[in-house]
Amino acid sequence: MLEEELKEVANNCLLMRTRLIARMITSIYDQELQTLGLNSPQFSLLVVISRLGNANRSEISRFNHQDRSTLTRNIRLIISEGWAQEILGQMSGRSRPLALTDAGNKLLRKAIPAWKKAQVRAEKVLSREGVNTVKSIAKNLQMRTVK
Amino acid sequence: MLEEELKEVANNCLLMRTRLIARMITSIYDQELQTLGLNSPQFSLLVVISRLGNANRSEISRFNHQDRSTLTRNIRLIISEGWAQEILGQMSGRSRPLALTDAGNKLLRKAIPAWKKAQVRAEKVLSREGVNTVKSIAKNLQMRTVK
DNA sequence: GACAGTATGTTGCATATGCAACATATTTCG
DNA sequence: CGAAATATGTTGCATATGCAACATACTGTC
Repeated sequence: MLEEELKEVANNCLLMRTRLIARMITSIYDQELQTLGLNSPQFSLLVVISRLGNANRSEISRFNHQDRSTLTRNIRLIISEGWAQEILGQMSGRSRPLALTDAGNKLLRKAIPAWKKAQVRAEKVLSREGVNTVKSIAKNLQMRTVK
Repeated sequence: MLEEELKEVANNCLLMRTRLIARMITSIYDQELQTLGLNSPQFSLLVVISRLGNANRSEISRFNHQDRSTLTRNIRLIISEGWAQEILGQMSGRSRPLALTDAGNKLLRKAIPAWKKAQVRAEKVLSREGVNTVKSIAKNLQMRTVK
């Protein structure tokens, strides 16, 4: 019966639930980062640029499961804010490796206390079990695609 | 030491991980829904309008943990596609309750097979444990805010 | 009944996201 | 070598998302 199927969707849909959780968690980090003039996606991007080390846009897009064009634009903002730059010495082909600037590094370090506050709040929302599960799922996702 | 702290952020950040998972899952449902001319957020909204029954924008925004203005715009699209409408009889104050049109109901039912395919794929990505955890977290989140 | 507080909805602004199509550079192979 | 396949990056287009500020309507409370 179709009415039953609609109920099944509403009661079990993993799309609605994962997106709900992501919005909720994003808003927590947004709140804590607000005073730094940094939002959640921007903070995440700084972390990835820092940890991946001289990665280009394509590599970051694979790591993050994002479209390349999204990275083109988000990184444009990060560069225009002076938080990252292209490493001129290491370009090959069309690839343009990225690294944080001093200002970017400084901002990232300055943001760590806010991140910690947000992280604690997020852990409460997800519960101990949720934290472990989220980490384990993310680990699998990144294993599949990052060289 | 600060270098250590950066590593801790990269290795544990729940913001990056929940957003990564949401993007991944969203792309799965987007793929399966594509032929229906419907994307993931739009499908989710149809489901919510259907299940909440005559809810207004504010109520939906609370249920979904979204900004009211987001609902103003997303619902504008849903209405312009002819999938939902405002229930004229039940307005009070500024509140304008919503319901699916026949076309919206028809589309939603037609989308169920695609949803099922996507749901199976999502279950594989999240694993049995992940599915249960996601459902349990979402349940808690919605308990906190819905009347 | 008037005024403050609260609830609903919208608009302006900025950013985030993905797809399709394209430009460009490299690599592969016959 | 040269054409085809592959990789990187960008642009146009459409949608999603949230904040701040505003308009509007209801709800007390005195």
